[in-house]
Amino acid sequence: MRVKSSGTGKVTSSEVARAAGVSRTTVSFVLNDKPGSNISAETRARVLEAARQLDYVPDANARNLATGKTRTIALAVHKPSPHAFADTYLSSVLSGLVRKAKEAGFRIVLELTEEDSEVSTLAALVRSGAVDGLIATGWQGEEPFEEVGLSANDPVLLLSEWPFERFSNISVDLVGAQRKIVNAALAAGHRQFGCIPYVPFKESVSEKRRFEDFKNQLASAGAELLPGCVEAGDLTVESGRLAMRRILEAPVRPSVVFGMNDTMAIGAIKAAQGAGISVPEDISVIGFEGQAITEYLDPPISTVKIPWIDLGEKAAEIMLHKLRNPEAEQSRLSIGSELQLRRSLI
Amino acid sequence: MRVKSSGTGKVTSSEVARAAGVSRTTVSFVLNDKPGSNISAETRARVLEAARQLDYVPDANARNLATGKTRTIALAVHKPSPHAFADTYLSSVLSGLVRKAKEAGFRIVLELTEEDSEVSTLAALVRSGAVDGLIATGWQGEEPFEEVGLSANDPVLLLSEWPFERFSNISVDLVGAQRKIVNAALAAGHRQFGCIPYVPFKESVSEKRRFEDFKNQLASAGAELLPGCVEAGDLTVESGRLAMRRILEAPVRPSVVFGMNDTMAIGAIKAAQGAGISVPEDISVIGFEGQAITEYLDPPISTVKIPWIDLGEKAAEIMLHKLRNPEAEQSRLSIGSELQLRRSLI
DNA sequence: TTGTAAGCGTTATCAC
DNA sequence: GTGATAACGCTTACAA
Repeated sequence: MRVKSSGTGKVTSSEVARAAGVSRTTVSFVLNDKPGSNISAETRARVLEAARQLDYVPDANARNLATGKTRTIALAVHKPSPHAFADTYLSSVLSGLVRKAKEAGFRIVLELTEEDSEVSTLAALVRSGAVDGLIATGWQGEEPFEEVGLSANDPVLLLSEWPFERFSNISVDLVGAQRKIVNAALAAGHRQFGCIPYVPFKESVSEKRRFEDFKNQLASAGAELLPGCVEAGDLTVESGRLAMRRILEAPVRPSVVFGMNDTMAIGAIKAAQGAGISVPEDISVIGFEGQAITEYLDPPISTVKIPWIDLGEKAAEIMLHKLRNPEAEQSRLSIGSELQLRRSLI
Repeated sequence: MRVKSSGTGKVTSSEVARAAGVSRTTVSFVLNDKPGSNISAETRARVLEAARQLDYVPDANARNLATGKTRTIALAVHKPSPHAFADTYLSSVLSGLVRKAKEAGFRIVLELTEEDSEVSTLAALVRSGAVDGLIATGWQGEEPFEEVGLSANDPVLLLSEWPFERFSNISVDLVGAQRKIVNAALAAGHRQFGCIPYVPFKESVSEKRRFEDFKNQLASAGAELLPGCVEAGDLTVESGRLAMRRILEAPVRPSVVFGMNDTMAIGAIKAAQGAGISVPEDISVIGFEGQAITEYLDPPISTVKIPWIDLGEKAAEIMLHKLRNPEAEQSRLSIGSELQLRRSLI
């Protein structure tokens, strides 16, 4: 029962209580504006004044332990490190997410993972109570989460590329978005395609999915992916440039090249121009993602815009809802995309 | 002394201890690989096995409370919200920071502030023990931090635009960087300048500082900032475009326009081209910041590259060092920049 | 309206 | 080598 009076240490609520001549309970009630507790205005003022005078700051960890909450949400990004920030999507998603979370008094902590095995780190994050909720992106299925014992009842939201069955998730229909832009090329009369996929397009479930769908789409439209015209890149402009150079050496030159992200499409255009081939007169180029900059290049790039900011906002909303209603149903949302036709495609 | 056996609740270290037939202390020692504690291999194995079987995950908040540490560092970005993510600098800094922090087992939490008064939130973050350290960027002086009672002894690192006196800080010499690019324009023979500053260039200490220095630099080189040729923008391409349009209506057309960030410089170029004025033949444009994309525009933009990723890494290193050596001296570091001359300037 | 006391789940200090 | 036991600082029934 001894009340510790730390010499140099932090001010605790006990000290505030003593200074105000009340109990710790009262201090807690006043400082947290506890509803339903009728504290006299006079007492309340005394507590507030004491807290101010002592420059009291409640200990966050003690509070977290006592309440079992942290008002923190983790955004876990799963991606081979060097590429994690190469695209604009992360900062856009963060932008929407952080703002919405802040409005609700929540904080965002960023967690980067590279290995699939690190999913256990994410589970621990939730289980240990380090965060109240987890928003994970970049995974190619929900199985890894189930294997580490997480379930739909846990405060987990997956941002995925197609609807997931069991966990709450927001899916961005990348395949559908891709179809739009490819379709635009087909509609423009193109039948001979080249393509710059993202390097792991043969291993990664989602990249493979996009690539296969692309091939199918071409096939059913009577178009073809020319031999020697599939050259992968690592999402950077430079890799797009190199890929395009190789494509231009193929026996037959494609009439259009699909850069599977905008950044590589930019490189592709530069490579063509560098080789004296004009875009779109000699060859068309289409991109993917809708980065703002695509509009300002020469030529402006045709692409599909993925509303990343919107995604971030929605993610925050769904997670916050989930935290407030732990018993709520699994929620699913699908996010659309917007075709942006510009001069790089004719 | 009662050992609680929660029905459905979390597994605690007590339960692990009971299952392994040891005390909680032993469990703690084993799980934390406590050095200097001689646990028999046999006991150790039993504990580990029990923990595994029960799927035990230590409670993060309890641990934080007991140790007084969280292994978390806050990155606080102070900026009017809409612009916080408009530039690439945030994701670049984050990129370097997160990676380095992760290597050391630290996590990054993102904190956005808009009002100067929110500095008290940041102080509370440190004081409350919610984070071990604070890296703050976007502030125009150290006074706000002192006013809320923080001092150089606290685990605070400020990323600033000029060396600070009292807090540890990493400064990026934006003024010096700017001089480099402006100097390049002067060296190219330009004497009649236009300029697109960031909107708060009359209020914000740092923006004003850059703007004034720019004017002085011109003056001492016998160059002039033409009347009607200073039009502010909000960092976006579109604002740069609008600003340039107004500049082109000025009585005398400048021979070079300085976009005080790359994004606005891009807009400026588009506006000129849209008005049938070619860059750089009719008018030169120079940018600032060194975004990767500047290299791929038409014409490629002359700019100065600020090594944001490097900054993030250095920030992590300094903060980690500070956390390991709380008594260490204030550390100061200044980060340079790299002139990138390209076709937009002749 | 205010106070007492029981947690919350660790880690850390000492005895044994 | 291992085990009690006391912090850590707060929240919150429940009692008064």
